[in-house]
Amino acid sequence: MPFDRSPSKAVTTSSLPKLKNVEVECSGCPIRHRAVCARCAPTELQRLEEIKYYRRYDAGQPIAWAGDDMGFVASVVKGVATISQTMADGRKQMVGLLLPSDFIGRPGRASTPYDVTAVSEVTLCCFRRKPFEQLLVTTPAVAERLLDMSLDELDAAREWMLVLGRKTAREKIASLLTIVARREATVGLSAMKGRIVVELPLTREAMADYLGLTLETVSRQISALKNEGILELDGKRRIVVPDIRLLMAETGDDMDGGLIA
Amino acid sequence: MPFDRSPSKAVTTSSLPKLKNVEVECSGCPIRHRAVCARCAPTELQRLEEIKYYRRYDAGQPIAWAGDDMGFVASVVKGVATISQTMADGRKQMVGLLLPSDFIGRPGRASTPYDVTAVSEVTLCCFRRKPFEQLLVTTPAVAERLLDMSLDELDAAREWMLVLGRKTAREKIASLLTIVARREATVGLSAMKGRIVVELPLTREAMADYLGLTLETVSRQISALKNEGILELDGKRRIVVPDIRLLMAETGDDMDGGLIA
DNA sequence: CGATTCCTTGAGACAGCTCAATTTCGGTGG
DNA sequence: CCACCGAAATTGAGCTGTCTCAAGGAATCG
Repeated sequence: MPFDRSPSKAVTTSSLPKLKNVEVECSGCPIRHRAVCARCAPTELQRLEEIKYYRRYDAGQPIAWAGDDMGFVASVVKGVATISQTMADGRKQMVGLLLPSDFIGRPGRASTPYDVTAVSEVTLCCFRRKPFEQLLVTTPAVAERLLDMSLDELDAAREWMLVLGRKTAREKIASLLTIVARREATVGLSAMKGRIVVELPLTREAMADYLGLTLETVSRQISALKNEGILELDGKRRIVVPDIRLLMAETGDDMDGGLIA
Repeated sequence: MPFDRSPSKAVTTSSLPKLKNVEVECSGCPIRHRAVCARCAPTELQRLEEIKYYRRYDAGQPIAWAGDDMGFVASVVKGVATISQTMADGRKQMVGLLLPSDFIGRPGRASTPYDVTAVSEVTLCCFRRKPFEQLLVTTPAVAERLLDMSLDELDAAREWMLVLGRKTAREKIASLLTIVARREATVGLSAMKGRIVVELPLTREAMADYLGLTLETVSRQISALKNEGILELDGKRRIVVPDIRLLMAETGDDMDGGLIA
């Protein structure tokens, strides 16, 4: 899921005159076919076109704090953001990872119960909440797509509950990396069999917050997997998986259904 | 294997020749105002009335296994069911608790990825999947309500991720009991201030599977809370909460926003 | 090239797990 | 109604995986 860092991968986070080019017409939008607007007919897109607007966030910048009135809902066009909850004493749990095409906000409710944070540079396609709610009524295609996306997210959340509740630290790390590696492979940059290079946008601490671990445990487990040859590190944020089957064997999952084709 | 507490047991929940009487007209349905049909106009209810049918499950009986083609979707009318996932080696994680008015099944997808099990005697109000999907298109009131309920479940799942990932055993137990107690109180049987009697249909093992703990740890934590006067046990399955604020103080949550009114 | 941030590694502590009795509850049959 | 039985719950004792605290070591950025 994570890393997008699409365009040219260039030199880390620099080299970005792009940003302006993201603001395109819906018809040419990179997430046109996956986002909440995916099922809209051209005439419906027209209406969206009229009320949408873009917002940009730098890496590390908050998009919303828990309790905030967001005033808008949005689709992630570009970049990675996290949804997290923090307890009074500082314990933190990530509860969602927002990738391009994912939806932010809840129609019918003004304030988010979660913190939303840009992890990399993020571009959102926003709609003011009220008009969007109106849209849900007048445009069934949007409502249907939103229901489907919400149910997908619910499934993802439930899968993560198994990871959090029942897996060992080692299995948790393997599960996270498998998901990222598989996504990376699906997007097509690497074959499912060969070496997969995972550009991981999360710090050890963010991974720990995702997995319900401490950053030290994350570090130790990654080191262990490295020493066993299951993965290789290339700098701090790049992980190479020589054979994803070896990694998948460490997730504790059933495994048979796996392997994309 | 969970518990029986089956049909007659008489006394306790008695005074209702029930079961047969559950099969009523929608207008007199106990979950009329909370279920997926909540926002239907009388004429729309009419249509539901025509295609609904009831199913009953005994305590402990499976409603669906992971991978099954369910063929129907349903509302829980009465009783408690669980949604769970099991790993190859037997580790199990509950990912949802289905109480009256909750919805089972996913429109647009034939097979569940989860095991669904009746924990107490359960009555479902069912709709065959295809007609229901049709209904979603023709009856916006149902689609809207379903979206809202799904988003509520997503919130609940995310809240549970925090519980699973970051809370201590004691906090986990307190969180579970608070949720059940609050729901019990909301339904109106007890005031939010006074003693709340929680009829808990879950075995220690089921609670453990919910919380990502072992049954021994669950037992120990409940004993500890009992010894501190935060809760009282009345038999095996009934828990009395003298002051829910004391219990809520043990959840680790912020607490201020709490207390219904 | 210096500073900061992030990562790694170590040593000891402890929450929750495992294994193992024992007790209690709730239903059943005498 | 009471004694008995099995399932579930409790409790104990020791073990272990993960956390905590702490000290370096690398990578990235200005």
